[in-house]
Parts: sequence; C-alpha cells; structure tokens
Amino acid sequence: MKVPPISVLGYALLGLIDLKPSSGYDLRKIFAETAMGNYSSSPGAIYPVLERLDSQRLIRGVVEHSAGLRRRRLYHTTPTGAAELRKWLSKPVAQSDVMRGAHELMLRFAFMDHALGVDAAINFLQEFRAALRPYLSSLESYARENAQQMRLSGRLALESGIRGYRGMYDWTAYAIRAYHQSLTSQPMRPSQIAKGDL
Amino acid sequence: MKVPPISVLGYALLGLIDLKPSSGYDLRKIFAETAMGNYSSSPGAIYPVLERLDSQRLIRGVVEHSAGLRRRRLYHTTPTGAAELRKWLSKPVAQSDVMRGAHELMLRFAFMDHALGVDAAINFLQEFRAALRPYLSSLESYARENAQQMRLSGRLALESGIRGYRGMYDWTAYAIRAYHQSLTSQPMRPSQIAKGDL
DNA sequence: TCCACCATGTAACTGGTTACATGATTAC
DNA sequence: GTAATCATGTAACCAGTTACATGGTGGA
Repeated sequence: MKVPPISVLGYALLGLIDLKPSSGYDLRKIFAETAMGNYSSSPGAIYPVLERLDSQRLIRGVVEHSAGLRRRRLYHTTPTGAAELRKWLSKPVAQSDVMRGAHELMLRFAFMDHALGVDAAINFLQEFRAALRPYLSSLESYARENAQQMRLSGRLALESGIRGYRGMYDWTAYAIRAYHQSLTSQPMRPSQIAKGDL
Repeated sequence: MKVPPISVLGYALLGLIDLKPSSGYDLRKIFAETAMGNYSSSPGAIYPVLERLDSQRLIRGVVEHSAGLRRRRLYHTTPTGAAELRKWLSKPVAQSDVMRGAHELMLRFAFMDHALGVDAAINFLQEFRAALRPYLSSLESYARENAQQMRLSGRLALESGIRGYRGMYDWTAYAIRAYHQSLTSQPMRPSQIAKGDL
C-alpha cells in the first residue's frame, strides 16, 4: 500500500478531521482563530490538500444540503485514514524533529491520546524528553564556547532558543506528571472514555 | 529603487554575510552545525539565493584563489545590501510575526546590534515585549475557555505553546536588563566598539 | 438593497527540497 | 591511492502563497 507522502499540513487536517468531522471552512477557521495559527488557513492551501486526501481515500467528504442550496462538504476520516494517522503518530521521536523546532512533534502530541490512547502519549513524552536532553546540552555547550566572541544580541537570541528548549524539557516532566495524576487521583468519567466523545 | 522581495533565508544570509564575509560553504556549515539549524543548509537552497542577492548587487562575491585552483567565492555586503538589511531590521514588530512563532523576529534581533546599534536593539526588545503581551493573554483566555472540552494531550500541547511565549516574554525583560547592565556597570572595551570586531 | 459572512474553488507563481553531479584538496 | 572533506552547482519537483472568482445566506 504505497501512499504518496503526506505533508505536515495534511496530517494536521487529517488529525483534526479525525477529532471531529469538519468542512474546509471549519478547518480554515481553526487555523485562523485558534492557537494553531502557525498553519496556513488560506483556501489555496487547504482545499487542494483535502481533495488529495479524499482522492487517496484517507478522508471522505459528504455534501450537506442542510438549509437551501448552500453546499458544505463535511469530511470524516476513513479507516485507512485513521490508520495512516496512527502510523504517523507512532513514528519514533527523531533528533532532527527536535532540531527543526519540535513543531511537528507538538502537533503529533496534540492528537495523540485521542488516536492512540494515554499509554502511547506518556511513552511519546518520555521519548521526546530523552531526545530533548542531548540537544539542549549541545546548545548549551555551543553557547559556552562561543559566547565571548558573539555580540550581545546574538548571545541573547541564542539564549532565548536555549530557554525555549529548556522550557519544553521541563514541560515534558510536567505533562508526564499530569498524565499520572489523571490516571490515579482523577479517574476518568465514562464520557471521557467513550468513543463518541469530542 | 524597486527591490524584488527577499525571502527570510535571503535576509538570514545577508545578515550573516554582513557580520562576516563568507562563502556559500561557510554559510551552509553555519546552518548545519550551529543553533541556526532551522534554516535550510542544502546547496539547492543557498546557492540560488546567493546568486540572486549578487545579481541585485546586495552582496558581491569575489573568487579566492588562496591555494591552488580550488575556487571559493567570498561574499561581502555592498552598501545597498547593508541598507536593505537595516531596512528589514527597522520594520516595526508586527502582531502577525509574533503569531507565526517569532522565528523571524529572533533572527532580526540576532543581527540587530551589529547593524543598527544598541539603542535600536533595546527599542526592538520593548516593541517585541509589547506585542507579546496581548498575544499571550489571548492564548491564555482561549485556554481557560476551552480547556474543559479538550483532551489532555491537546490541553498540554496548548500549554506548551503558552509556556513558550511566556518564556519569551520573560526573556525580553531579561534581555533589556542585560543591555542596561552592559551600558552602565560593564562599559565596553574599545575592541567591542570597533567596526572590525566580529 | 447592501454588507458581512459562509463556503468553495483555482491559476500563477515561487521558494525550498531532494537528489544528483562535478572537481579540488588534504590526510592517511 | 583512496577516503573524507571542501566547494559549487543544477534539474525536477512540489507544497504553499497570493490573489482572484463565484455564489449562497442572514441581518440591518
């Protein structure tokens, strides 16, 4: 089953549609209005990707004729699409993903416990943490070695990057704690376990 | 003087060359080995951009025949190029830049006190800080309003983003302090003021 | 009636990726 | 002599941007 490569935007759309069946317009709004603002939101980006995912049968769009003639294509994931999403989410955390800013890793994590469950999410966090540590210390030793020959603004910009990664590193510990807490002291309500839950 | 738009990568190269005359290979190494790993580093990205900057006379490449026949094109900025760089660095901090992850803003800041001086850098930090605050609070209120209907991984991913921006916000204060300190208690040595200083 | 918003589409362009190709130099 | 690294280039491809186009719907 050779699926031609899916872009990050493609996975973002696939993941969102898997969370909740949506139209192209819905998805554009999400990118435009919520914290996912780093993604496209332009029709020229989203509609072609949706068509492509549809032609590969990873999602399917059904036209709603709810009120009047106004058409609205509601997409939902197919079993193949959901499987493809899980495959992407299951990839090991690569060092290169971390170096590129970890944006894609965060996107994957956001979909994780819906598509793969809590155990996978915790495991992902541990992998993420393990990948972050060596990169962080390489940045720190780079800074130590080059700080004196850099101008203040360069030094500070580098330090901002290091702070960002250290923050992520701390966040992984916090997130792991949050999962353990949700498993022990705060048992899930049935509605949170049920499949139909948004 | 209508200069066709320069990409972020183009500005990154222009800024680096302005800091220190470099060859394409030097620049590739910087992207591959230092903390600027989020940029390309592939020859297919860098050489065409260098050619374009050269054809616009923003940089000029002179071939070094240092030892033997091996050619190495050392680029340096022209006055026009340096002016173009300063123009980019002088743009006000836009809200949209912040939303896109502030990567470009950090790049600009890294070049700032070499190309525009300390006062401009401090001013930039203040603008940056001012732009960060409302975005941070919009993220926070979004999180407050939507947390209960989100899954844990989504909630945590959002929180990671917020932490990142809060970290940047704190960093701006730290950076401003660092500038004031360098101006008062730690007067610069002449070598740090001299133009030839890397 | 007219504006704002819902909703989808598409055509032209462009910047960057991947992958390949070439040749010089240095170190072993 | 051969492997690693220095150093530059280029050709094919593709994803995403910009900008434009179309038409439905609801409210003032």
